[in-house]
Amino acid sequence: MPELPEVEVVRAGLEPAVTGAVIRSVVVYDERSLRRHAGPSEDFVERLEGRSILGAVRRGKFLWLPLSSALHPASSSEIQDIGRYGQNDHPKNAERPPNTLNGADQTPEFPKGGAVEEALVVHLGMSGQVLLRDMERPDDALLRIRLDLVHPAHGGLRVAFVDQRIFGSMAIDQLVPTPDGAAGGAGGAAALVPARVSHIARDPLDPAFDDDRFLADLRKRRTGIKRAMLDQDLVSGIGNIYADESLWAARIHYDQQAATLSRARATTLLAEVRRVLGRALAEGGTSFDAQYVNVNGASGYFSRSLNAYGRQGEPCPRCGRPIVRESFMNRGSHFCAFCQRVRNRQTTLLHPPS
DNA sequence: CGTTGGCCCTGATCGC
DNA sequence: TGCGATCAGGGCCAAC
Repeated sequence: MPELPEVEVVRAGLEPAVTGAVIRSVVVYDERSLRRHAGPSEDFVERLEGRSILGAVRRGKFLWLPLSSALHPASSSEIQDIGRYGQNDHPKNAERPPNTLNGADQTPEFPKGGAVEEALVVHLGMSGQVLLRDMERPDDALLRIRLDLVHPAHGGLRVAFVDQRIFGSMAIDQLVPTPDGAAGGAGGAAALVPARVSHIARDPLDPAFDDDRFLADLRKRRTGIKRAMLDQDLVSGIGNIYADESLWAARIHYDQQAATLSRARATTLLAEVRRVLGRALAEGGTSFDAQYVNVNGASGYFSRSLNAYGRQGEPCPRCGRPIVRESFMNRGSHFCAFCQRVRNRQTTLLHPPS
């Protein structure tokens, strides 16, 4: 299942390929993949065609591609780029009248001092993949959305959104300023974030992640630590695999009440989260269930390094006792019942040895 | 308002 | 061989 490391591998693979490319045509094969898009597929298609992609940015598990201005290319160089590949092929680009993007929307699209900026927001859900394909290649099975691009330097390119379980989605969304003024996410310098992603907390690998605020918010939670870790409003990017892995590394039981964790143990947990995410990122993401692949369709290798997730019945790498799997929050929790025990009492030493 | 449970969704796999 | 049951779980939202 794609979590932060997997989505980052996708982002990093996408960025050099699609930045500067023009979206020539869009095909939506399954409307359900537009679950998060406010409008029908025709709206999605019309608003994308003719625009260029300005980059690839990620926060947590959300990925977005900032787009050039809706009605005209953002710069003369973009006009030249489009012209190089035949502007006549894009009648919509020239004929689309202004101020009709959202029907009766009277808001000026390009006010002086700052256009309404938009991005193509992608979430992979459980089984989503973003694949870069040759134009000639036959469509992948389970293809839901296809974007055909032309890049000024690399030529034609196809972005295939493939998703078995359709929990993932694509959507066009407005970019809004970040409250803290820092960059919206990894891969982009602009202090902007899609409106529907703005409630998502920064992820632990984000330079602007606020450790003290996280630790303080954790103490206010009246719920188990794993549920808190999976709450993307508290900290983003962590899913079931890396939650189990970092809890194992920090020797914390998944249902330990978040507020009862000492600051030291919570700090350790955050450090282990970063270590686990960082290692997975270095190894190219997890291929545990073969659902995850990078933009070229290749799997990562992190599954070789899992200590707890999916290892029920196998020995704990630390103490040798069997890893247990329990159902929790409609998902599996894998842990060592010996190394990871609920410790609801503070274990402060009242009389430390002298 | 913070927390929680349920739902969405289908290919792969398993057991009979 | 065939077929139904089971499994995977991130995000979202209604309900408590």
